[in-house]
Amino acid sequence: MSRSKKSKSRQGHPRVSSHQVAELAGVSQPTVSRAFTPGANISEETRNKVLEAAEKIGYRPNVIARSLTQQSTNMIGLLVGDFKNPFYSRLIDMFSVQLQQRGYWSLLLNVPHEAEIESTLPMALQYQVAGIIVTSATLTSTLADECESYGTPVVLFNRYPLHGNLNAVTSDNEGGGRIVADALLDGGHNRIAYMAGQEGSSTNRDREKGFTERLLERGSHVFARESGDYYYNSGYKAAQRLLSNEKKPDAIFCANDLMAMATMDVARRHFDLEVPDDLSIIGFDDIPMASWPTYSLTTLHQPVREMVNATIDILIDTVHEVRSEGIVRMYAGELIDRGSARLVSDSE
Amino acid sequence: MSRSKKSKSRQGHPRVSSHQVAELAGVSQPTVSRAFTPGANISEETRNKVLEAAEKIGYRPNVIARSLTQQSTNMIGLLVGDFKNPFYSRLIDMFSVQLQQRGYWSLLLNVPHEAEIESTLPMALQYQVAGIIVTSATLTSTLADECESYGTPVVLFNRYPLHGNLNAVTSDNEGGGRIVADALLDGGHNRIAYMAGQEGSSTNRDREKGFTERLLERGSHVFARESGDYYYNSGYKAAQRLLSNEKKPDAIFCANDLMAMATMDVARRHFDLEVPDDLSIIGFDDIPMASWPTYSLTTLHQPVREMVNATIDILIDTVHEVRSEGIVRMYAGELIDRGSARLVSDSE
DNA sequence: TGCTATATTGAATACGTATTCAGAATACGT
DNA sequence: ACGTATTCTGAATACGTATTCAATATAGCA
Repeated sequence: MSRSKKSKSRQGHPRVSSHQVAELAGVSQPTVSRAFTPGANISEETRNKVLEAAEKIGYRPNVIARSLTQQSTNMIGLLVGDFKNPFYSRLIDMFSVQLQQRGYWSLLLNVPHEAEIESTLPMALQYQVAGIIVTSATLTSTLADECESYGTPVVLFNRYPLHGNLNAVTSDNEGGGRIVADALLDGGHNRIAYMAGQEGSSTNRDREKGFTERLLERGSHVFARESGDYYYNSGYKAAQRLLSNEKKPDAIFCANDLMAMATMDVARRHFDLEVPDDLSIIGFDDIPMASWPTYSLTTLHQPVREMVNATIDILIDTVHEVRSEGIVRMYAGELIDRGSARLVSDSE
Repeated sequence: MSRSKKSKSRQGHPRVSSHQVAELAGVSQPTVSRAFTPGANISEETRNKVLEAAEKIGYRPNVIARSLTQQSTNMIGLLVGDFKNPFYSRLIDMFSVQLQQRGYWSLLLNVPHEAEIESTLPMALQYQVAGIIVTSATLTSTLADECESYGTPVVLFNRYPLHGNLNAVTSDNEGGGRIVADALLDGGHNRIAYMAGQEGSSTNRDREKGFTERLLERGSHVFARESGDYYYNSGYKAAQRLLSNEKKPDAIFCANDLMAMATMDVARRHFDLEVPDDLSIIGFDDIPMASWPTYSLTTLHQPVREMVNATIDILIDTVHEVRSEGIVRMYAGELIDRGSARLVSDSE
């Protein structure tokens, strides 16, 4: 008699909670809870009885109520900036699939403008996400502190932890730049240009640093430099600027694949240059399109799959155990030779 | 004295709830709740007092607890299959941005294999999402019923509602096929081929139906047919098959842009064909890459932005008011002429 | 002044689960 | 037969908020 006024869902169907199941199965509510908790103290017999009753009236545990008592959900906040960049949309795909396989769900936090992270991230914290993965955005120390005070672990992807003791998984962008520098020098190039990505982004800074330093170390230098914003159109324009000079570069290292493909298009369309005979082009990321026959782009491959797995590993480990200092894991890239750059000097 | 044992977060920081705020502000807990509820019955004076106290101890409402009483979250389930397809990843981007602007968050449900929808969708329901947007997956009537019994509104995107009274927003795929047929016939083509997308998918079925029917209506027919799976590589192979016949088609309508770009690459690389002089190529979707100068693809544009907005409108309307029957809204596409197809007959 | 309408607040409770703790039941050993 | 260990279960309660309802205070009006 105590539950005379059953709550209804909007459509008028009765909501079914663990109490109804308990009543039907002739057990208490906690027992129902235990029946749905793997490894709980409950006899097989009782569990089956409960599951059967649950099945009969279509009961499913309410994840929200569970989250309330456990102070945490099974959701991971996925913070993305550059969604339009294929590299990042592919990343989201991989993250969400891998997370689902481990029983987590992705709460997508789309932050097109870096400034909005200030308001977006706290929202995620209010949703009691079990952890946060940050791609293409930098975390201020204020925000990092806030995450820590909520006890929510954070892993940065392809960003160095500037503040606090954050975790990070990143590819060795600086090392990648050096590898490309070596490759182009070994190929006998002597007018090597650099096409920068978004100025101020940490990925561009590091790639350019390694590249430039290595050129200098080997007695060369950056012959020309233009910059874009990592998207195709900006690369297209930057390539036009680079190639319309009287003395053209004989090689261009582009800070990512999209701009490299744009550069290739410009070289062929507007300047009638053969790649790699007249111009060597190297990209960075190894997005799927880089292997399309038309482009067949030589590029610095980031071991994305392993990086994604490592990110999730660290995040989940941190969810389960407290750690005092952040983990930083760096992955070396690898040059994939698809023929868009001359990698061996003619004289050899 | 009653709350001597305050719960702590993992890191040892004390959790702060509306009770602490109430205590500090010298009001009751419900008053704190009201202070954070727009339009609630509370005096400006009290509200300010509460907000001040909340600010002081860093209180933020717990969204999960709120969701428990309100029986609904501010999350929308975003069900995606073809994440690797640029058309869909762009869609996710647009949906998540638009939803956030309206105060909703996206719970990403990545369903690479259509079969997994059976287990994935119920999960979303357990999370009490306010609504579900389904792209690239078909809903069985069982699942539709389950959503309805949870009172969770659903909108299908680019899928017709087969069962029940579901909502749907879709582009007129059949009409699009007809437009392309007309355009190619008007261009004076007489060996018109069709490159199908994934067999069995509703988008392919409809595009092919409209296209084929229109050709027949005007006394023509499909000269050749090959099929892929909507991805570049499959289009590449299908194009090789189509073009290696002795009698080549003089026009190919590809069921989406990715395959059209692959076709263009094959035509140029392997068969030395000029587009559109030797071969007309038309795609479908109008993804961003279609406008890259190298491809400059003539394609059937879907008004994605309006469709996304309509989807969200319908979903949110349905969240707020009960409706007895589903809404279906269909959007006409538009042929974007970028020059990859001859659209006017030579004889004219 | 007395009476009614209105604005504001707090006490109690609901939301649906997980957890703590104590008790019951059973098994085991001698 | 007795004590102890073990397994299982239920009562009570916590999680943090929103809502209902009654109570109080205030304003308005005659």
